[in-house]
Amino acid sequence: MSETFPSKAAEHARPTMIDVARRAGVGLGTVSRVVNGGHGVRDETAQRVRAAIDELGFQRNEVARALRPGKKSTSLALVLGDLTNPFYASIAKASLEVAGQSGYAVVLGSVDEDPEGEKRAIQELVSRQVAGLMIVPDQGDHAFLEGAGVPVVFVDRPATGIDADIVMVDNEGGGRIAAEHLLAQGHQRIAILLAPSYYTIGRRLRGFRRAHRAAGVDVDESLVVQLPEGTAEAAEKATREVMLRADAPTAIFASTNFLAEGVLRALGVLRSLGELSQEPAVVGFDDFRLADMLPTPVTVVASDIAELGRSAARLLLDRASGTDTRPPQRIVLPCALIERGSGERPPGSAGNRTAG
Amino acid sequence: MSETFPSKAAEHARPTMIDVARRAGVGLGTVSRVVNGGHGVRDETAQRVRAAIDELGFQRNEVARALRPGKKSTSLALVLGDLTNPFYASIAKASLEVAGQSGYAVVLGSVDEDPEGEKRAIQELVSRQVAGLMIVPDQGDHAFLEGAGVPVVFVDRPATGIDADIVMVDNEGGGRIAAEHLLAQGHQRIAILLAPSYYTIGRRLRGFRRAHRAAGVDVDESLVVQLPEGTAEAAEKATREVMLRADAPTAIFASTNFLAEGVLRALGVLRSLGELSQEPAVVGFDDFRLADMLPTPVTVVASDIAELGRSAARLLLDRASGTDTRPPQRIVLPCALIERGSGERPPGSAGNRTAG
DNA sequence: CTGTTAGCGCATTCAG
DNA sequence: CTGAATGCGCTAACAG
Repeated sequence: MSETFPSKAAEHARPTMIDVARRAGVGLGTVSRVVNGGHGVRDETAQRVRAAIDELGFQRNEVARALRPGKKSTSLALVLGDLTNPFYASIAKASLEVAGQSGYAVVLGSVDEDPEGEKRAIQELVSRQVAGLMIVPDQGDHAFLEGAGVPVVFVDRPATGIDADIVMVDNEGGGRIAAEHLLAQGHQRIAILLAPSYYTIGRRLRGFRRAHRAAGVDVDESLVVQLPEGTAEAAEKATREVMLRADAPTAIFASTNFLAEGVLRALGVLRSLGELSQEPAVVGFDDFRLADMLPTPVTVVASDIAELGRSAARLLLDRASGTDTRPPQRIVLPCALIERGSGERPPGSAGNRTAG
Repeated sequence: MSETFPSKAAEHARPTMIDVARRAGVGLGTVSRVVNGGHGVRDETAQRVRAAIDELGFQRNEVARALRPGKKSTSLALVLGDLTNPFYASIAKASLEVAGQSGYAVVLGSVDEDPEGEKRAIQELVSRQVAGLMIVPDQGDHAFLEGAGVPVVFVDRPATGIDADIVMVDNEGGGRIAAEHLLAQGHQRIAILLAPSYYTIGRRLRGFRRAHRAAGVDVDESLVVQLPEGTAEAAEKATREVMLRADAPTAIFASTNFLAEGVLRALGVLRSLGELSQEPAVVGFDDFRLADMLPTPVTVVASDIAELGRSAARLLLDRASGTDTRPPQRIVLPCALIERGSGERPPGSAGNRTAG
């Protein structure tokens, strides 16, 4: 006992349980017991320990705690693309809330655009011993997750190469609803803009086609526009091109929120140039802020994105705790149409292109 | 290509360095050396070790690694309010990118609305041994962070009770620019809508006042509207009230992106009701998506939000690594006006007229 | 009830 | 150059 106080542990080192134990004049185990609920400790002793904890400002080291085998860490990982997309931001926020309520933190892996980036990020996260992974998967194969020993929940779209829980929206139904809505108003030539072929987009297209078939209307394949990128810019360009055709569509279905923005941007430009021969109806997929405040409020097929995040987190938490041992689940959230105006324009709405 | 997680490996136990060592027929230390750069290991031995690592799909346990004294963990914490606000989402994304490039993960603490929630979240994060904290602070006292033993960088606004690095925008300058712009066009009665008194809002107001003083125009205190909440709804209500006054302002400065939305919403309603005696000029603070596509494109004072996040992460990384030992820094990013139309309306613009 | 002990997976001494 | 030994802070199992 050369030193009463551990000299080095003065300012920059956080106190440990041993410090607390010494301070309270008890053993290490007792401190641990008090910290973890205090069962089986005499009240008086517990008081002393708690006092020492307070005085020292002790805080349990979660990292060391998680090192014990069996004891899973209390953090989940969330892997997604662009937080700047309100769609992903909603998922992040919602899952964060649910996780937080159960005392879990959420680690966000940095995800580059490249396909390998996601894999690297995921492995990074796994090496951090997270208790589970929520992944909005990119297109690559995710078989490498099979033996990861960590529960995985995919969000928004399934991944190939692995059978895991998946929480998503009814993309096909949404695509169908959008097309049905337009067809019901007499539109026969409906363009559909597709972001690079993610799973979701394929399903939306399928619903789109199905509605056409049910209505006995043929889909003009030249109006099924596959974009090189899922950006507003790409959609803007494509819209300009398609609307300048002699046989321009009377309606446009934009398969994502960003694409809808691009469509509207293009229409605005054409309109201002007096080159819009007719005003097409527009329906977007996924709601977005200010959609109702644009010159023509935008009709969209929407779903409860926050619920997507919440469900994913809840499911993952149950898997991580071992509470839920069912086979992989498949949760599908419904879509609904929100009519605002842009999607209710009848075919042949007057444009402003000067004759000739 | 080797599988990272061999499917036949035990589901529940990830291989450890000891497994690798046994497999390669070497000692634990050797494996460690190979994993960490492989200096001072004979090439042949290193090969054997690497082979074993591949075969076993070994991945270093970051948690255990971080347990060693001195060795800080490789994760940063980010504490902020509402990821659903594009402003915060941008910060998150940008800081995430920078951190990721240095091999750091970012942990998001769940932050409730209540003031105590933030403190709890921060302590949670600290107990997880993060190497540093990025905090968009709430109003409470943050003195409790003094002895946390972790570097802290505040983002967007400083915190009271602690002197730490801070990265923010030039709020006062922004407020000044907005007011100057409106005053230059002859506006004399400019309303300013204020979200609950965060630091930033106070500075924006100060700049607003300063511009008035410089222009020799008195600020009508009844037009300085302190809102109970920072929501679009609150701004909408306040705008409705102020615009229905006999002495309605000829211009409105909305001090946040959400408030600008509320202002526009209110004006839209009043307009449609034929109750807008005159069309006020509107300037917002912080740019937002679709601002340029609204019926009247919105003029805003904007700054590089992503750079806010990047700077914060860079600074924190340098602090965490000990590279940067300067006294607390104060990084201030400039604001600039983006003229789009709503802010260029002269005083006395006729109301109740459909936008052309 | 309470103190002591043995690791968790890894980096780092210290010997050889 | 390499293997063995020592904790990091904590929990769980085992004595007293």
